[in-house]
Amino acid sequence: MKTNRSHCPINFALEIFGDKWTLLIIRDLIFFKKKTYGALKNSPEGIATNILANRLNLLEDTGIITKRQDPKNTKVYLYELTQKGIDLIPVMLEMSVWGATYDAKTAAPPTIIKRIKKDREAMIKEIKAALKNPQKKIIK
Amino acid sequence: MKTNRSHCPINFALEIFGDKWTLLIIRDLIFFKKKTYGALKNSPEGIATNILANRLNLLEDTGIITKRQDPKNTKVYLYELTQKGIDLIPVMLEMSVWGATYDAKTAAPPTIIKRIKKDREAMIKEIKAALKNPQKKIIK
DNA sequence: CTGTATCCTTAGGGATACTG
DNA sequence: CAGTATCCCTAAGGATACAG
Repeated sequence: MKTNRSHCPINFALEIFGDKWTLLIIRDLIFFKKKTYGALKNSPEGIATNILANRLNLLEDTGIITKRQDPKNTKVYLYELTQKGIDLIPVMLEMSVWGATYDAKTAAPPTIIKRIKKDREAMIKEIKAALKNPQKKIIK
Repeated sequence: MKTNRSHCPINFALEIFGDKWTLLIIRDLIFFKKKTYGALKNSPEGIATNILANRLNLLEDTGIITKRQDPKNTKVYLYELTQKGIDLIPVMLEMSVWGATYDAKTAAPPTIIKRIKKDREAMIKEIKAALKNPQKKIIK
């Protein structure tokens, strides 16, 4: 695909994450607080290892995630969201609401969808706080 | 690609519009109020005719748009958003904000981005109203 | 004008094996 | 465990021509 097709902000976003896999990885980083290659590989959708490695590189290149060694285990790398990545939370929330609304078989917990609709800003804050707090879970 | 990879609402959404073109068409339907094949074809990104026709069919199949003859010109068809399509406005707005924030060369009018951030609900209402009112423009 | 159809090339992706 | 590499196939996409 051509890049820099236009300077529309929607197009800018699509050129970065307009595919079937990238946002699933970001979903796992945000909602399931996954940080390692192995954890990300175990998504329910079954991402292939080459695709996962490729997308992690692209996300690092575009400044959405960082990669560093786990201080406790030098063989493990930690992938973590930058501010640019954290700022995708609102996009993800709106997509969740839309998806949960129109997928009859959705697996999204209705309580979460209700809370997003009811107080979106509070939900964003809560998720950001959970990302910084290893104890807190967003989705069990 | 496999479909129904999971019942995650994010995945549900991605299986419908997780590509480089679909949301650009929806952008034009929402923000630029385009309704015809010809108007949609003239996007700044230069969509190919086969891709446009394919996506319009898929969007109709998934119930995001409807297609009907223009009562004034039987040779022209009008593509219009359903409620399911209109409900993508929040997703599009969040993507716009993110894209405009991180694309230094963004073409998004800063006034609009500010208004989205300031009062998102009001902006959604305004866009919905504009869609019903042929006179009103959202982006000039 | 609204699409289809075709041709061709590239990119995306699944499976699997393999390396440090 | 964290990737790379390979193979192979399909899907996506660009260009262009053409039909109703």
